[in-house]
Amino acid sequence: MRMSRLLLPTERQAPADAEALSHKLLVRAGLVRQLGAGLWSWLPAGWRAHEKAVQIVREEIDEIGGQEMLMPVLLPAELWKKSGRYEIDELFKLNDRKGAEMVLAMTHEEAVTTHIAQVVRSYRDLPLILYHFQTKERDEPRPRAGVLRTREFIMKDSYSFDRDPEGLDASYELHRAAYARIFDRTGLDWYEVDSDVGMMGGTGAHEYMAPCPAGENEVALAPGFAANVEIAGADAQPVDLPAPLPQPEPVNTPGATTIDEVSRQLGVPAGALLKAYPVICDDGSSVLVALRGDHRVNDIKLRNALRQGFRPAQPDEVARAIGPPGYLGPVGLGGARVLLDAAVDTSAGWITGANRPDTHLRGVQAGRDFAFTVADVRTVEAGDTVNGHAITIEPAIEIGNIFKLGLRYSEPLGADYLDEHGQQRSVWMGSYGIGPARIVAAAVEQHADENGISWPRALAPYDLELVALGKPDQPERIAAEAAYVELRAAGLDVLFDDRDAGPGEKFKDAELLGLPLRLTLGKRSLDSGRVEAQIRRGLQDVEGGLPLDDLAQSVGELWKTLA
RNA sequence: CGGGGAGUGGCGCAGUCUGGUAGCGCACCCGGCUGGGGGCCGGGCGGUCGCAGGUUCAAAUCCUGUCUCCCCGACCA
Repeated sequence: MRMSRLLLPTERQAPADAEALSHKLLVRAGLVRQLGAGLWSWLPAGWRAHEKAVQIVREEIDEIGGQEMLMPVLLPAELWKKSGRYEIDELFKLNDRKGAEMVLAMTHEEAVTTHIAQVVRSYRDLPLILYHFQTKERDEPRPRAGVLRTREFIMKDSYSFDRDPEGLDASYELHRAAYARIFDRTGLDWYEVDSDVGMMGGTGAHEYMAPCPAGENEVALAPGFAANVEIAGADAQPVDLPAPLPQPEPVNTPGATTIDEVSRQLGVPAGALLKAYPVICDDGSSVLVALRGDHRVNDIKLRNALRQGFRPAQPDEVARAIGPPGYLGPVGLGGARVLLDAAVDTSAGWITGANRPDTHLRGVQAGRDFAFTVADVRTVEAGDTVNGHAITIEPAIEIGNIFKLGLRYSEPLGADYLDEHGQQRSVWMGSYGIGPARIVAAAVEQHADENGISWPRALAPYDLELVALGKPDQPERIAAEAAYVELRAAGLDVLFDDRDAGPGEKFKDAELLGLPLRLTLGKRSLDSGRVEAQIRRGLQDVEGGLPLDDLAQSVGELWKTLA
């Protein structure tokens, strides 16, 4: 491609409101442009990178037997009412000219399952893996960080359909293997983590994470361990605790309504206190969650432990049912049950709220002084351990996920089949997503330097940039034209900077765009019979350059060695 | 949804407090010079100051309303 003809609007300065590195660089390099909150166009060069990611995904999903198809974005609302997902706030809802209710697909479980329900009759029709690349629409409460979280994006979503749970396991493992190959091929630093199944329901899920500062997810890591902090469990860091007193002993703590204040007044570490977090469950019951004063409740783990949704109790509800906010404790509760976090040592003597103003209790022992059930509901923190190894927590972008859906959609949408005994059974489903745009953004985040983007070879919009120096019509420009023809004939995707611009501008733009290899052909090169070559990653000059004679071959060989 | 910030030419900004009819850098166009790291000189084009209403002789500037965008949090199927 001739750069003089390419729509590549580079900018010296990033948009003032850009925060994330990938946001700044993708805009500056002329790869994407914004049209509204969470609404982005991919300009020609950016789209090439996106489609590189798409093609890698396509090849690997085909390889496990996936069959590519295409389903519409605009769907009848009926399907979503059947599946019970019509009320989701993020779902765009609209009416057609006849007034019929429609939705814009935020994912395609309803659509694909409806087809399967119509088409699959027999166990002989299974298993199946179907997929497509299709636009998803989500009315996000807060789009952010350029293309990292948008309201409209393309997703590869595949769906597996099996006769039984064992079949689902097999399809799931096929996808795990394909995903590993996909992300390896993209050149990203990535890992697979255990994840929450979320409101998708189902029995198992993994997420694929690309670590980078702009990531929205937090991942807990230790040797042999990786989990989204949403569900991560780990051994808490120890705290020195006294033995229980013969019976709980009131202590005066005037005005001490926070952990910090109690800890300060009594001269004990926050971890020696039991924090009380009152919640009201969806079924109307109230639960007092008790955990170490230095720990935080993890809402997702708590929801999973309660097996239902919940909300924090309002202060007036608390005051009415339990005691004054700030002085809550598990001893002497009326109706509420106590859920004790698993990190609380039940042999120790704790300091808890007394459910009376300005008073705490000392020496409280779980079990003796109050009844409880146990669950792991706290948020892990850096320094906690897994198998004796301290964990670290780092931000990451979710670039893919896989879910075992089970019967979540097949039952409401009627996807069933007759087994070999003539028995009607529901189809076991899995769903598997990948966001190519996030792969692209993650690659930018992970590999950029102060000069710009540094594409992994697999995602670069073009294989290399050929920079022609000198005035138009001078011999070095003519030689550059010949090199352009030769390199293309050898099958390389060449971006040819044939613009009438100064060398500095061309070099800066080349570094900003970040193709893996830059060839420079100027008067010097022509005189020496060699072309200068620089590898973008690390801006490494190739010693002595490459011979102008048979340039395509040496470029091709060098190309194979690049990351 | 809660909190914070911002809308002035393609990008980045000043001007707003203290009202007087819009300016700077880059980019862009023309001419010339330069030609290995965003070069130099000269001449130009381009803006309903987000939108609506109000106050005023006069509004980018003051008042009211409204829309949009960004950041933090909540949320994220």
